[in-house]
Formats: sequence, C-alpha cells, structure tokens
Amino acid sequence: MDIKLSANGKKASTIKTFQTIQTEVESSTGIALSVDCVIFGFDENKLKVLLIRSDLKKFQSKWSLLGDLVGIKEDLDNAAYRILKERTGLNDVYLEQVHTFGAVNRHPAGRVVTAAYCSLINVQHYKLNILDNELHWHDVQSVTDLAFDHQSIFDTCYKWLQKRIQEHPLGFNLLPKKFSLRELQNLYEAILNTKMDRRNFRKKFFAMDFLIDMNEMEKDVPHRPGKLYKFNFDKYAKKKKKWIGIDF
Amino acid sequence: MDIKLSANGKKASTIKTFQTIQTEVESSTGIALSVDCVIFGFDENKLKVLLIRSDLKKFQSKWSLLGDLVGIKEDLDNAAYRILKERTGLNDVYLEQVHTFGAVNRHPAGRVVTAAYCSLINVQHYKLNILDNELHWHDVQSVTDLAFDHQSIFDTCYKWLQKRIQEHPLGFNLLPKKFSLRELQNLYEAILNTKMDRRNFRKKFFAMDFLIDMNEMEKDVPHRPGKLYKFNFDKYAKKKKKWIGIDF
DNA sequence: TATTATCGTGTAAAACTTACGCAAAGTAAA
DNA sequence: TTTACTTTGCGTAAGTTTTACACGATAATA
Repeated sequence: MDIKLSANGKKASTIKTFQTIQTEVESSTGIALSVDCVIFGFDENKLKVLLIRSDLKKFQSKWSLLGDLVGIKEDLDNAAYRILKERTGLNDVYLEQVHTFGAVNRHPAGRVVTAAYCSLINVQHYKLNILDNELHWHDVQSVTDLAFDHQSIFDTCYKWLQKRIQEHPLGFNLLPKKFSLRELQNLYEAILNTKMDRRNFRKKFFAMDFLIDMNEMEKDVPHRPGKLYKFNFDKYAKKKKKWIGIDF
Repeated sequence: MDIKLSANGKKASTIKTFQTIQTEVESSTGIALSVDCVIFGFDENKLKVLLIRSDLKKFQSKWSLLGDLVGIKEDLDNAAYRILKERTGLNDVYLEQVHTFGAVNRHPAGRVVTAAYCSLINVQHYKLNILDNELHWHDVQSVTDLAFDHQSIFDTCYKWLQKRIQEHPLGFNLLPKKFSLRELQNLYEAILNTKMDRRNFRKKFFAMDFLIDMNEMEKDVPHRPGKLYKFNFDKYAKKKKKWIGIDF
C-alpha cells in the first residue's frame, strides 16, 4: 500500500492505489462498495473540480474523481468524509450524497458499486492543506474524458449542483465567510453558466432577508469597494419556505 | 429458499425470506448490497404505499419495504426492476433511484447497504397482478414504525416524491391513461397533503399546454361528468423549461 | 321536476419579475 | 488635482404570474 506524506509533513495518510483496490475487490466474494467525491471549488470567478491522475496505466493517466472503498465497519457517509479529510485535510465541509452508480461493468477491477458524493469547499482553506501533488483543480467547463465512468458521475453531480444551488443556500460554502454581492453573483453566474442583471440579483437576495450586513468593505479591489455580507444560516433554517406549486 | 406461487398461478417467483438473506449476508466477506423499493399507488383519492409483512420474528411482523440483494452480475437499476416485476407482475413502471442508506448497523443480518428506489404504479393495472397475499397497500399518512430503518427510507422517498411531483410530470404514472382534471387535482392534493383552488389548478395545467383533450367524458360519476385528458409526454420532452432563478 | 354536486369559464387585485436609469464612490492615469 | 473609468447602491415603470373569488350550465338521482 502506498504511504504518502502530506505536503506540510505534519500528517500521514494512507491512500490506496488502483492496484490495492483491485486486490481488495478480487479477493471479495461479493459486490465491493466505494465512494467517489466530486469536490467543487470557486477560484478566479470559475467553478473548479478537484481531480486526481489515475494511477492505472490502462487508463492512460486520465483524470479521475477521488474515491476509495468503503470499510466493512464504516458508515457510507463517514467514508465520504474520510476521503475528503485524507485528500484535502479539511474537516467540516459541505457534503451530500447525489447518486449511486451500479452498472455491472462500470469498473475494470471487478464489481464495484459506487456512491457519488458532492462536496463544496472554500478554496482559500484548501490551499493551506495540499496533501498530494497528483491533485489538481480543473475548470468544470474543460472536464472531459475522465477515467472509468467518472465523466458520467461528474456530469450528474454538476447538473445536481446547478439545480440545487437555485433552491438551497449551498453556494456560500464555496465563498469566504464574508463576501460581496458581486462575488456571490459571480458564483451563481459561473455555476449556472449564465449572466444575470446585477440590480435584480441584489434585490432578490435582499428580499430574502438572509444576508447580514457586516459593515465592512471589500479591500484591495481596483474600483469602488462593495459591502461585505454573511449568510444567516440560522435564520434560513427557521424560515425556509415550504413552496407549494406546480411548475414544469 | 421460499418458492411462492403467484395468486393467479401462472407465474412462479422465487422471493427470499429474511433467513435466506441472513445466510447470504453472513457468508459474505464484505458489504452486501440490496435494493429497497417504495412503491406508491393512488386509490380512492388517497396516496398508498405497498408494504410486505416482515418475516422476521425479531421484528414482530412489522411492515417493511420490498427489497432484495443485488446479484453479483446484476446492474443496480435492473435489480430494482426485477423486484418490482417479482412483486407486482408489472413491467414498464416508473422507477427512479432516490438515496442509498449505508449506516453500519442499519440491518440486523449484517452489513447491508441499500439503494432506495421510488416507483409509481397505476393501481388498476396492479390489481390484475397480485402475486403475494402478504402484500398490502397502506395509506401513506398512517405508515409508522416500519421494520429495520425502513421508516426513514420511506420518509425520505415520500418527501422526495412531494418535491419531485411539483417539478416533473411524474404523477401521471399513478393515474389511468385518461383522467379528468378533478382526478389530477385530487392526486396532487393527496400527495402534497394540501388543498388547491380548483379554477387556478385548471388554469395552471391548461397554460402548460401539455394536456391532450380526448373528447371523451367521465363515466359512472354521480354528477356532471368532466372531460378526459391525456398527458403529452412527447411534447413535454421537447419543451421542458430550463428554469433559471433563485428561490429559497 | 326539483335537488344536488360538479363542470367550465372569467375577472380584478395583488405579488412578483424584468428591464433599465442615474448619481455617488473609489481607482488609476494624465 | 483633475479627468476618465469602473463599480456600487438605489429606484421606478412595465410586464407577467399568482391569488381570490362568482356564477351559470350540465348531468345524476330522488
């Protein structure tokens, strides 16, 4: 098994190579279960996804998602948290299960069913915790031809994110705690791949009344600085609307 | 292994008891994978769910969802279709994966991770295909205290359905091919557990322009009969809107 | 033939969305 | 320090959608 030291040398993590996984899967009499994480970040006004170079020659060093087998005594959700922790060094990240992929031939090592999780992290935090130089952020628009069935997993998760962000206050996990409305709008425009009217966007968020004015201004911007806000998650948790309507 | 004959005697299906599953799980060196189906129907203006009496004494004959282990050479989705076919005799039913449940101790037989699927069937069709007299339709409002973690699986799927039906034309799978607007509204009211204005409901659906007027009337109703409609799935597939907005 | 329940249509007020104007605040360069 | 440039912050008018509510018509049944 590969033992890799983290970049800062403080933590050691044991991360499985494809060969290790293949051995484990082949020794299994049944179906192996894995977790794959689609980790999104937001940097330089672009939506990014964290990928790792596949260690399998057969897959010509294609990029793939971060994943691992689920331990026999490990909750499925915990396995996803563990992978995130091992790969990014981050605790408390936003993480949600999206879909489970179970086609018989989806994995070359044998029968592996995988549960895909979507994670949103603040790239500023992450930068302090780079643990593996085979990892790279990729612009989501340029992600093609991933290893295994990871392209289809990624596509599913990206569509999930696009829909989800319109209905839930997910996006704030991609931003610093304090952010300007411009940053927030850039985030939405990047994820939804669209342009919005600045004034209506602002009106919309103020009308929701979930933003806390920090009475601080942006710094180091080459133009008039905007106000900084925090999202009021507590208020949201209490007041979130139960929408009843039909729209398709 | 239990061999059960169908009610009409034409088909035989092999349906596993809990003991069988326990044996299979215990003989496995790893994680066992199962599928559980939450099968919804609509009858007498109430939303129903199809449950089976658990054969495990330990669970005091509580009701449980229909499930089975996934075969080593069986696609996950196909396993769900197989279970539906075995239990209801129906082919071509609406089926969608909802969530995978993987807590370590969720199943008493050992480590079993289960993928929950949601199915919507037309009860009229089903009635012709009763295969097992341990099966019963339950009013969703009165479903409590299911076996294993099935209550939580059911709750998740019911919430999923409530949300999903507002955004996608799912509900029509629960109705006959031809239906009146009143039936459609009753369906929505039952699923969402709410009351809607009859005139606005009608306006809403006509505005969508996905209903085909069959130029037929309801029969055997004790009042003025309403027109019958079909949902135009083809038109929907082409025209479905890509909504961009923020609302939470 | 009267009664009862539902069908089918319409309209006015309220709420929300969209499109766009403009003065003020700060940066950067002449 | 003045000017040009960019972005912030606020506001309004027009268009669209949602909501609340009324009434005559039609069929079953008593």
